[in-house]
Amino acid sequence: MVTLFCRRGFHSLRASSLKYIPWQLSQNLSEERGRLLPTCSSLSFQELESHFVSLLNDSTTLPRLRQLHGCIYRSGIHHSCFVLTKLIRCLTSLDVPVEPSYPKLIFLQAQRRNPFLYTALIRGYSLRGNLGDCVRLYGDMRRDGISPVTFTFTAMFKACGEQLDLRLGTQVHCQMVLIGGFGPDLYVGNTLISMYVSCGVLGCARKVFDQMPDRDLISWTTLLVAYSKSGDMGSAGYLFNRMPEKDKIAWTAMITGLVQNSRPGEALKLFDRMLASHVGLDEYTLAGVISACAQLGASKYAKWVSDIAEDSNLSPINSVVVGSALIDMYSKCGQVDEAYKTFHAMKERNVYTYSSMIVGFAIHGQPRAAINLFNEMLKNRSIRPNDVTFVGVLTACSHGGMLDQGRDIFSMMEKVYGVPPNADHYACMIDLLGRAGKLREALELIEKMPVEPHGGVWGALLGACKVHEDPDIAEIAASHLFAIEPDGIGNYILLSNIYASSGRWEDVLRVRKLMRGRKLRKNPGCSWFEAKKGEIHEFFAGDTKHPQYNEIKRILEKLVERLEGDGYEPILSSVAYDVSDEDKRRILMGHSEKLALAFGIFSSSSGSVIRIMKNLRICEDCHSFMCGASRVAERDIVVRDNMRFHHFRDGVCSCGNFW
DNA sequence: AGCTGGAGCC
Repeated sequence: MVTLFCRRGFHSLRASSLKYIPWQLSQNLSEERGRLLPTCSSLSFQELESHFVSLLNDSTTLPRLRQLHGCIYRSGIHHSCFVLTKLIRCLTSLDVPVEPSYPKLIFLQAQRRNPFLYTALIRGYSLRGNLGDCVRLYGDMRRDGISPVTFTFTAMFKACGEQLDLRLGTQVHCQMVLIGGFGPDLYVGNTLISMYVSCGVLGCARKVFDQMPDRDLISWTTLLVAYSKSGDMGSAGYLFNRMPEKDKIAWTAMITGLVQNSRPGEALKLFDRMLASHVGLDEYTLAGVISACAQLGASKYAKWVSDIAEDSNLSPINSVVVGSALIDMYSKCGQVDEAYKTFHAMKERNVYTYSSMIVGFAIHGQPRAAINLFNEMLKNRSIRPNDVTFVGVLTACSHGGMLDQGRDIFSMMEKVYGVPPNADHYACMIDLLGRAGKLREALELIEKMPVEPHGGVWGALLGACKVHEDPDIAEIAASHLFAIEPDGIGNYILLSNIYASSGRWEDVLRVRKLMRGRKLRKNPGCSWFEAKKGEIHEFFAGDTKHPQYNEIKRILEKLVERLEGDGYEPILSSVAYDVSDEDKRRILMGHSEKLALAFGIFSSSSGSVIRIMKNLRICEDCHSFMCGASRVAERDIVVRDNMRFHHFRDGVCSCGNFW
């Protein structure tokens, strides 16, 4: 490509040849002019067309395109649809903003219009999400008696998909079939599948897929992703197994789908098969695999996947995608220090990087660190916070009990940063208000919400009712929860616990009956402890089957003795059954995290951190037990429950008894 | 003739 005004050439000139610059400049300029605007007599019409098209192909800036536009006019080739089409295409695919009327002006200047010219402008509108003008122009085109080409339809379908206009999309689809000539060929078919998928009508997408005479990797993968996003892993797996060939995008899509549907174990197995099939991998693949490890939450996997990233030359240093995923994983594996090390080492950071780290600090009970990082991020003008960033910041406020700061940020997020609060943000606010004991205000906020409250919102209110023992508001929250998530076993248990702790035993029985009626069983409490070699020990509540149970029991009894000397008193209201105090004590001692703790104390070396994961929220008694144990046993204990991390050290917890 | 579509980290 010839560089205008010789900029590049200028830099490459040596000092000794400076005296030639004026000559070289003018020489290059006139050469350039000659190349841009050849005399008409020297070239045939076709030659002029291809001359300008090749110039346009090389032009990626607005000034350059404007200049070419002028040249096209002066050369007298402006009635060529071919050249004008190309010009419109170039203008509308630029990254920089172009005044919307400019491509239209060129369109109007054309003396003749063919389908390609129309289509170029339709595509321009479609790229800018301007569905209204797409439709108008499509109408003009039909009135002009010009038949659309396949690409006209793909442009229309793409715009309909992006604007979620299923009605119009279906109409155009019907017209396409009626006009005839265009069956669902490869490209049109794939675009149609995407359109129906983004409008959420998977059945239609599947129909198009089934009707297509030829399908390629993209057809299969689009549909596969759609099924996995809708939670239908059965259909996704069926497609995956029947794909005639698979590239790394297809493998990655399937792995990520499993992760998104909380099936991390299967995702890792599939990754093994992917490695064996030698299709290669990239940062997207690793992001999915890392996410699977984050869900498993075991440091064994964290180490394993970090090594793979290092071996593939995709370390956090040179991939912001891998780095951000690793930060999330480390913090979900309880290693927030390691997460920060990764964050610190990264060369490039984007909004995901910051958000992951902010969320990490938030769930590890370091709200100050989260807020500071948020402020640091705001200083970087090129990174704007998004909805997830605010989930992290608000979670930090709520875990830190920072009510006023939380309110400020919540009111700022839309006004200052243009991020409208969604149901998750409201859930954070409800949590924040709830912790501060402002249950009425929380309830009023829910009633004023502009978006539909989901289970998380009512769940946060119900959780707050547990902490502040308010069975009346709990009933309101629970009634909504039972409607939204009728199978959510935790809600019934929480409500019955709230009744239990205020001694309303008839109501407890009523809830239990409701649960039985809906055939719901209490999820057994379960905890894991990861031993030194990476093997995982699993403990269920009341479990006596562990091979070293006698040792566990001995350690627990010794621990209780020392704690009671320290003033520990079992919190009997944590037991939701109406049984004798003696039985309550027995049940509390059988809680799975206590068993895991006892096992951790005698099976790991004395200086190491004891990491425990638990499937349910940690109960009040276990929480106070862990606090005490961290002091008398002189061990750091980290417990991940289904909400967050608790770091126990020297008798206190990072959550400040706020959870 | 020109023209197009699929995966990701919180």
